[in-house]
Amino acid sequence: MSHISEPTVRRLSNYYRVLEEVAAEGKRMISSQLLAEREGITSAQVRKDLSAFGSFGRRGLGYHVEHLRDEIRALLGLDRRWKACIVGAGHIGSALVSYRGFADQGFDVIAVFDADQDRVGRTLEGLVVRHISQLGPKEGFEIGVIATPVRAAQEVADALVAAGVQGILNFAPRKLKVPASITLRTVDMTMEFESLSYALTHTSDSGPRRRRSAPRRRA
Amino acid sequence: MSHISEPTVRRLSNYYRVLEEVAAEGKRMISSQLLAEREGITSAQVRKDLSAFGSFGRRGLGYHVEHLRDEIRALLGLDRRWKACIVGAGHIGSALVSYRGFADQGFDVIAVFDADQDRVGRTLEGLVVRHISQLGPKEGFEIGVIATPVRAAQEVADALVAAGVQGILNFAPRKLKVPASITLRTVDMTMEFESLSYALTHTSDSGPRRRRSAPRRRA
DNA sequence: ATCCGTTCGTGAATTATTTCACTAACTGCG
DNA sequence: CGCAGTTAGTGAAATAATTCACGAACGGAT
Repeated sequence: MSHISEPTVRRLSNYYRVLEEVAAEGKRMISSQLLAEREGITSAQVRKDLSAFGSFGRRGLGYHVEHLRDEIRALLGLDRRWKACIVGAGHIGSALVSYRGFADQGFDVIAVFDADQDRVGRTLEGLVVRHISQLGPKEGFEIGVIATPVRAAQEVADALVAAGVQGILNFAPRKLKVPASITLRTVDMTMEFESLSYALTHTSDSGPRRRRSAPRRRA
Repeated sequence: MSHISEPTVRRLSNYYRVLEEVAAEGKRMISSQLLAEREGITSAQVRKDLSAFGSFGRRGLGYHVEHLRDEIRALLGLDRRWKACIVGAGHIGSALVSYRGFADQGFDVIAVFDADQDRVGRTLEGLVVRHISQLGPKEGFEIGVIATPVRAAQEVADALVAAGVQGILNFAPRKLKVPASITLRTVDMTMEFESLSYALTHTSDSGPRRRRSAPRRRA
């Protein structure tokens, strides 16, 4: 388990979800082959990923579904809960507060902040929106979620770091600067839109429209 | 421009945003070095990415900010508009309808569907939520956005394909099966949560808690 | 006009990731 | 028990992505 690559962790996440489904279907064992088919990858990839953490399967039989699921849950750190706050009570922030997936994965949202006085005082899912100036280290937030407009994102990140969070989940489409000791993950929808736009532009029947750009000479 | 890798396209997206900022700051030229610093990558990476599409810079000077921005905009297919519909008028769907980023990147949301009769008929940003059964090929949707619970996602994907969309943007945390001719991009928040959880678990002061799993012998 | 400092574009080298292909472990059957 | 069929685990090979490092092009100073 020397070093685990980011792609491996992401796939672990996928395996976990497949295993939950398969467990719900009542299957006891699953082979790397079947697991791989559900994900559209190769069985060797599955075995390689899992073997980076230990030896969870049995030759000739496959993996015990519930056992592997629990192992991965532990590996991902999903067997504990995290105290989280959300900054930004706009559309995305509101959606996140209500999002069940958060709680399901062990994130307890215990506060919501916003800079806009019009939003402060409103209630979201039983939480009163508080002014951003109240964000501090007192409440022991472990994770901060940034759901603000992009222009405020860096400032909020700094405030979260000052408040002592260990990790930040950023929904603003911008690379943020945080100390190396803080873990940052960015969910960049914009990038996905653009990646989709690129793919559509370059695979559609009309074909890629290569615009020749004349070599620029002086102004 | 033989083949462009997915990571390259994603970085292109980032460069585009940096260039918009830099243009707003009034700078005329930017070097690969400066562009790279903003993204936290190497200058060689920037040059390599861009050179896959053409020769946009000038030696000794760098890249002309507005020119490069416009080139990338065209490369990403952002110089046209796409007719999109959103399926799912819950928290995430509602947030997406209101999300300015969509319109900014050229996605015109012209319809919202939902399976829940309680939501049908409501108005979101001037659009009346319609029943999913009305989703069909008549309106010429080019892109479909899935913002439903995970259990409905595959069914909705099939319906979108039947309605003739070319691309699907999926916010449900599951791998979907679509024909090879359809482009699919998934924004998987759950995976990002879990990746964050993994990182926090394995970098925190307490260190990785390696749970030894005894080799499983027969039941 | 020549030199100097800068910076792009790019083949080569390096590093990372995935896939191959083989061995070992296991079940079940005769 | 021994054999046939299956499947995990894994070093080696192949592929992909990143970084290095150098030649060429450019503006500006002397």
